[in-house]
Amino acid sequence: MPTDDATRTGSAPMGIRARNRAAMEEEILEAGRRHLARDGAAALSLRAVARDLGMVSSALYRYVANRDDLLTLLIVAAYTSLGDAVEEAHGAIPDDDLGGRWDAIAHGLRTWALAHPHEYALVYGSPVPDYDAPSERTTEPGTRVQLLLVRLLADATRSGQLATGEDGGEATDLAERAVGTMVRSEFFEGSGVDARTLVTGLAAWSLVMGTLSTELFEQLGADTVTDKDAYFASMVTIARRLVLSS
Amino acid sequence: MPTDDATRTGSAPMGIRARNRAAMEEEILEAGRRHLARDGAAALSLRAVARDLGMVSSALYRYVANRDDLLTLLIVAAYTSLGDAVEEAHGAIPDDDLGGRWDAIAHGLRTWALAHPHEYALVYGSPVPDYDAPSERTTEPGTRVQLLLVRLLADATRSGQLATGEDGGEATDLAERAVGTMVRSEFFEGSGVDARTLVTGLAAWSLVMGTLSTELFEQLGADTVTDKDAYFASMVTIARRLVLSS
DNA sequence: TGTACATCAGTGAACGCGCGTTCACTGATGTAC
DNA sequence: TGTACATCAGTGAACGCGCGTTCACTGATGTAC
Repeated sequence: MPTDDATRTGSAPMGIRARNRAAMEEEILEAGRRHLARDGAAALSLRAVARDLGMVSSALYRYVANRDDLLTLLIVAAYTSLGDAVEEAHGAIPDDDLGGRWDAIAHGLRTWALAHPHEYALVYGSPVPDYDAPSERTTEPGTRVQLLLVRLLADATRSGQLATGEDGGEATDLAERAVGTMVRSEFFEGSGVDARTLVTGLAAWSLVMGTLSTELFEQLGADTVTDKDAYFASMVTIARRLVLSS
Repeated sequence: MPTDDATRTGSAPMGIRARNRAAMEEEILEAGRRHLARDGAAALSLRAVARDLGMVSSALYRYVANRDDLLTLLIVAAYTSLGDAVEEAHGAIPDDDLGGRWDAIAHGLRTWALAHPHEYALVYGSPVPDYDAPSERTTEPGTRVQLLLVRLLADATRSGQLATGEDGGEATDLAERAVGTMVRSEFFEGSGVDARTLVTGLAAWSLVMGTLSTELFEQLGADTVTDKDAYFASMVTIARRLVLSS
């Protein structure tokens, strides 16, 4: 039986303790996810997770500093899972099919959200009371989807496939005031995306997010929308036309 | 000192007990609102409200069946307060200024939401765990704003001020599948609003709601949007153009 | 290869807390005659 | 107008619950010599 890579190349060889610890951390995350899925974030408790794992609650403190720390872990995991899912859907579309990329991102988001409603609520719903996400841990995983959108906007700008809005200067002024600083930040450096385009892109994104939140948080009266898939598809189409000409 | 109307016209004269009871119910609602504002719905507890009122927790059961009942009361109060605020803003605009009416509704919603963030979260945010709103009590107050929007769509249809979408039949088919049944329900009876228009109106509304949720639930990176008023105004304008030609 | 010591994972009891809800009760307000 | 009884608001004690977190501990795994 060959020793695995970690044992050979890691700075410290990975003994059985280290492997157990890694496995345990995985199990804690999974148990946390299960509880999130069943009861939602507010009901998430260290004791419940410990029970699930068949251990005493104090034992969890070997792996997790406190309840908030567990929440942070779960938030990062949710963002990561969402980012993976959306990036995969997006990656299946040819680079030059901008409309297809938009649809893939939006529908990828919904598919993931329907499969993980409480995780969606955790990251995009109302804030958990008495909890402040440490931005140094959540910002990076939390912006992966947005990054795809910005790249899409940049590609559309470059290839001249932006939708043409025929309105006057008022909207441009507002856009400049709203996100002018951002558009000139290093994040957008050289992307060619202007304030007007960014605002339109954010509008399209807000449209999709608003639609999805309404569906997931059950504000759609049972009799309002008969075909939710068609409804979401309509919204994605309308949002796409806001941004892209194709 | 004249007796008040209630004493004269009510089926039962309003004695001091009945007046005390009404005043007490008001106080309970206010205390509940204060707690909601400070700590959010998940932290709302009968005991805390009772403490606020300087009474023992069991005394609350004279006025409220249980915790869920208090929540329902607060939800209805929130919808009512929101409905009043938006209707007032909307009412200040001349009937034939459709664009103005749209802006008034959207900005009225935001003004109210910024003033009552936890109440906004209560009705439009992630659902409160283990609580099911009794729809027979919440539906009517919860649809007042939507009613304004439908009337706006109907007026725009009637006066030919709908934005013209130049796309083919695909979007119309999707819209018909999504909300066709609804558009033919008694609620829309004779309004002249078709599925395509309704879906576009819902898109505009989702855009506004998505924008507002993002702002209130603090998903806007601190450095993303420099001027939130301008940002929201941009979004409202984009949404308006989706629906109205004027 | 064997032994002495250090590290670590997990236990079990305990702390103090706040919660929703029930129940028997007291005293004040209202009602019938 | 006065008295007897019914209704109602609020009290205070108690129930059983689950929570986060601390702490001294045992026994197994790993490390140094």
